[in-house]
Amino acid sequence: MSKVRVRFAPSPTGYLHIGGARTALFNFLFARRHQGTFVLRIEDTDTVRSTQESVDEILKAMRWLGLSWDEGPFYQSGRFPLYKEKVQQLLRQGKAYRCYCTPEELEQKREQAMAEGRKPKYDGTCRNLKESREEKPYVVRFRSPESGVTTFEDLIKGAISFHNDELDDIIIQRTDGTPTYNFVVVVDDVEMGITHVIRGDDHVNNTPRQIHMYEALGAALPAFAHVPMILGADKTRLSKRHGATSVMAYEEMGYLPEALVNYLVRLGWSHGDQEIFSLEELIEKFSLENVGRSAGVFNPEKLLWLNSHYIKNGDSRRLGGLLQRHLERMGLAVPRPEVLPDVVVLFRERDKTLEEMAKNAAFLFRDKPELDEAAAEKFLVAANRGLLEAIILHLERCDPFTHDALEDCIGRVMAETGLKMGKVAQPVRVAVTGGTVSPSVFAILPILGREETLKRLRAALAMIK
RNA sequence: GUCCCUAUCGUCUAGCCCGGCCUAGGACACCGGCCUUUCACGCCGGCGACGGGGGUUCAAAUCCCCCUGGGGACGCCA
Repeated sequence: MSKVRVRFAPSPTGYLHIGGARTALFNFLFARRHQGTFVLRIEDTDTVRSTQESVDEILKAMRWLGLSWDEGPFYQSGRFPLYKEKVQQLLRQGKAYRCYCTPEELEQKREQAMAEGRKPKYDGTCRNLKESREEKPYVVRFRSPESGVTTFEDLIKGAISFHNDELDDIIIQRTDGTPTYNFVVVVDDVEMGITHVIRGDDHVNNTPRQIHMYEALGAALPAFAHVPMILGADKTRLSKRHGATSVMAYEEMGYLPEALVNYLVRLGWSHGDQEIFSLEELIEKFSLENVGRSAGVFNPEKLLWLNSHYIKNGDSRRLGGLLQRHLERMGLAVPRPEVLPDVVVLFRERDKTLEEMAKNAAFLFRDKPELDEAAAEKFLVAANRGLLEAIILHLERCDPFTHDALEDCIGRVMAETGLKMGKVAQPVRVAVTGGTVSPSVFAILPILGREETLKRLRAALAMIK
């Protein structure tokens, strides 16, 4: 079998969304699995809507996910002469023809057909025009067979057939001379030697026409694999209404790329009962045969669970670096980044995103804690004054200021006062963190340091008085 | 409307191709318990599905047909 060549071909009219990312991921995995080549191609034939910013955004998202490509990015906008030449070739061979119908006429015909319950396809008005009217604006249409059946074997869905009379003559070149998607995709896939076309389900209907174009161009057919769509909770196509759909929005919300990759690949693909996969493992195990055939619903809770899994198990130094970025985005300075890995270790069991971790660990990086009113009213009360004084006294002398030493010191406070752990820990927690929820106080205090800890405890005491 | 695709717990899925091992397995979520300095985490347990109807067969989640549901396409977008 010839060497595998696949491509991801986004259109740069926005950011990389979840669905596109999964298509890219499947292509990437398939290429790596077969030691093939992954080509990146920018489909920007719509010069009006395509932007460089979108290209940059898409590349950034792919890099973040770790989906590296081997060739490209190739821009279709830079290949117009090639397409023009191919259009001329089809025109000469009579496999395409000029159409002088105006957009308005076509729109009208479409509406009428719909109203009459017919399929709104091009009626072929200009298909057999004898004279050429060069002076009038025209588009070029591909001449589609009028009868017969076109069948292809989809690697995911199996055999798919279309009656050719359902197909109409689609436009391959616009009035302004630019080519359209269905044509360039074929020209480029042929030119770039693409062996497997792995793309979204929504392209199934385009496939028979594209097959005709391969034939018209005298090219061999690639294999096709159509991956099912991703839907929202209401089973409609995933959109902003269902929450974030941009890949980079997940980065901002504190998700790890490996979590998103793991989630996306399991949405529609499986390997027995296994849920957790590293990228290396995916490359080893991925196969199109195990991709499901029906659309899947995007489930944010499961993504969150995977993210928490990778936060729990990831390298604390790397996570610390990522956490720093989130803290800084919140406007907090991190004067001692070397404590960050320890912070990660403290919070990784409780926070499901880095964003959440940054929020919950923020008290460590503020000048003073943001006091939760209800918590203060409950624990920073006159009745606890003596307790706080005793704690301060013991902590002043607690040496070293470490987890175990602190445990001993607080233990002495408990012995003196006869109070249980719960009674002693909560006032300290509130004084130091500002709230009632945090990791173990014995773990927090060493990170904060003796000086800062005492400062906060004294401030709390002062408040009570 | 027409065409194409699709159908196992609320969701992602295993099983289906090669019918019996399925009183249908796993995961997320949810509920309960345990653990516990708070909140989590973790552990244990529970709830929960073969869309409906016909066939074929000794036997069907697994094969065939119809219906229904869902999705997609029908653009001088990709």
